[in-house]
Amino acid sequence: MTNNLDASFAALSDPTRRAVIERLARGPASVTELASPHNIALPTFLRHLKVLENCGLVRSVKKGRVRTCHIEAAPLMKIQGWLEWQRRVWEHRLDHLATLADDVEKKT
Amino acid sequence: MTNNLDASFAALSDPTRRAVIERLARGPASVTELASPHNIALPTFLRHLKVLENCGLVRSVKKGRVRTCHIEAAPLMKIQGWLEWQRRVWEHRLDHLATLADDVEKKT
DNA sequence: GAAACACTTAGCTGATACGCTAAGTATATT
DNA sequence: AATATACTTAGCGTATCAGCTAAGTGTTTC
Repeated sequence: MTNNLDASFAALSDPTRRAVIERLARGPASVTELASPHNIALPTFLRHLKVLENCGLVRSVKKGRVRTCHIEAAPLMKIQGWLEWQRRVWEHRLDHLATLADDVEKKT
Repeated sequence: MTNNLDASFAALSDPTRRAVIERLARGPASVTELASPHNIALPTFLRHLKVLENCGLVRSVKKGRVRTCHIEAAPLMKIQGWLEWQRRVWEHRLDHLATLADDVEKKT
């Protein structure tokens, strides 16, 4: 469980893995249940799931022979935080440019 | 320019590329300027830049021998949109509401 | 015109990613 | 006990990625 931006962004760059997150956002599910909409072999799917677990986006508990997975919000919020930060920096820059433009206008 | 979630998430999964975005959020810069803080060969850095351009996160114009790069907000907003969607779904889960109901019940 | 500068292309390397099949383990179910 | 279910591990093949060096192109400076 690394729980850093690198791993989280990488995990979400795959459509299958995003689909899993979209599904788990609605509630917990078993591995087979999660895999069923995807046309890939189970071992392949399981590795996607492991990628999601390794970056902390998904947690799971095994009870009997069924592993139940659920989403973990923290890494998503971390990504949101980074994006928000960039947006603010970017917007601040626009404000600054606007201010400069105003200054220029006033001086003319 | 694919401008899809796959490519954008993948682009942002690399720390060098995120650093470029962080720098460009503050304003345009040349290739050499962008590369200078990073301890990697220029061709290697240039490929990172190409990845960012290919997913639409960065645009650039060449004037004389200098290529000036600037950030493009749209792909970032697309990612924010997806995250926001997941957050909303997650917050409206039935079992989450049930948990809230339990909490309320316990408090009364 | 020569030299410096700012990329740019080509091509090599080792590591990682995503797909598969085959076979194994541990729990239910009958 | 035998079978079915639900993963799980091992291992293979192709493709892509991130790093490098060497060499090339086009522009500006001296």
